[in-house]
Amino acid sequence: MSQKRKILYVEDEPFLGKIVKESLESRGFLVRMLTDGMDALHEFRAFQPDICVLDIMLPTKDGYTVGQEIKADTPEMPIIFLTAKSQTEDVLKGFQSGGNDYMRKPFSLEELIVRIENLLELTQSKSLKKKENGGAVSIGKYSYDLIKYELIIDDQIRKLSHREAELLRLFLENQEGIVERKFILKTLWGDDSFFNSRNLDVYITKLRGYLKKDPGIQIITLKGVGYRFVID
Amino acid sequence: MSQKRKILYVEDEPFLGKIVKESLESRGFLVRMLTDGMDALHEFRAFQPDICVLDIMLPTKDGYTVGQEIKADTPEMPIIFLTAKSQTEDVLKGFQSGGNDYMRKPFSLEELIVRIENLLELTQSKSLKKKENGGAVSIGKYSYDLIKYELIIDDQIRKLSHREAELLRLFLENQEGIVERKFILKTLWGDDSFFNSRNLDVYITKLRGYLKKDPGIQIITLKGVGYRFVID
DNA sequence: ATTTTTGGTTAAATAAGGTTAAGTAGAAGG
DNA sequence: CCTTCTACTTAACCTTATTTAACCAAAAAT
Repeated sequence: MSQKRKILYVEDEPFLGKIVKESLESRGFLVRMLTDGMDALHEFRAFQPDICVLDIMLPTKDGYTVGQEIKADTPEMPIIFLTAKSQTEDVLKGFQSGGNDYMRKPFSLEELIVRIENLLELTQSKSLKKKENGGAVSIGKYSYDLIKYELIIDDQIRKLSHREAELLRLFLENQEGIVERKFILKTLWGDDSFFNSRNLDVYITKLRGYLKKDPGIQIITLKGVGYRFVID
Repeated sequence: MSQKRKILYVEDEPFLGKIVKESLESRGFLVRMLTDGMDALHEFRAFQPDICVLDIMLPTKDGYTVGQEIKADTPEMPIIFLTAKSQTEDVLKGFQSGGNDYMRKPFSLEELIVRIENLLELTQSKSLKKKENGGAVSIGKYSYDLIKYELIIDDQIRKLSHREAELLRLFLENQEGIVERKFILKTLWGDDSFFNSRNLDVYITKLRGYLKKDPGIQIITLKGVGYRFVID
């Protein structure tokens, strides 16, 4: 898949924000920009970015806090902090808050881009493994063919339906991370009406059933929020 | 793993080198320092470090070249460049040469250390991280998995709900510190209305119940202010 | 000292989701 | 055109998490 890499960018200075957004886009990234940290976590879950670039000084909720929330949600998510604060303590706080890089303003756009590429490179290499051997992924003790929708364990093959496969793929793309109910409903059913919502419950039960031969695989419910797919 | 992490450090300024080496060692790293890039590759192979810190300006062979050689040998090896050159092109060249971070002199020792830790964290293979403790922290006599929301004591596992887990995480992030009631309410419930406030009381009682097997763990009420989470 | 506020505790009510089974629509095959 | 199969949807009933409520205890405030 040659899909664009997605960047969640939170920046309250509209002028700077526009420039940065545009030059990232000109480099082939898909950028979602927010000017406020308040709804960042929700946008993060809905947008499913590959990397986050966060300004520290934000109107209602500061970048450190946003970073912490994102890391609590999806620990492997790479985060770059961007700020005018240049004291060492600020940098340390950035890393403590789960940041993986910290750039001082004013920064060079080129440098930001190579640092983004570098971080993506460092973090992607692990999770990219799945797309290698002809669509086959390992899920705990299972092996799963992303193209043929075949879930295999102990020479037993179960063919998944399209819906089941779509749901499983969402979880695989977001291992260890929170997948919001709303996001699943919008992605798979187009809207989040009551009936579709109950529908999702049914498919969750199905997947749990298919995957129960490996107790290390869990679909954890976060009531009112969504699910978390975990493999020991 | 209780073995020391190894750093290969190439620096031609002896004075600076000594200071950096000593403070890295005081942080538990095993440091091999070279003053010349000439035999760096050979030393790299012999020493088998976990990370390399390279100065750019070296007498016979510059840091970029050393970095390239090391990457050619071991592509996943994390490399930090360290230099007085602060032009954007120099930084870009550093990343092009296979660097994963680039620090401008003069730099803060603390910052160097957190950047080293960060890179080691990022490059450690996922499978290895899992076996260590993957998302688990210790809370007094308990062990707690921040991702699976599992609180474990004496082989007894208690799965926390999302709300319970969020509240506990707030306390863990602010150990010894005061967590304001208002802050908790705003973070977990979005606002601090009367009903949500009573709700929080209920969850505090729950957490206290779950954690009472270790009397050293206390959630101390600061009436009118908030709570303080302490572990003896 | 007693009234008011704030939080602790327990239980009941409600909402969210889990499970199972029955219903429905569309494709495949006759 | 009608059956049959299948994936998907709707429905019914059950379980659990979260919210609301009621009643208490301990500080603060009067």
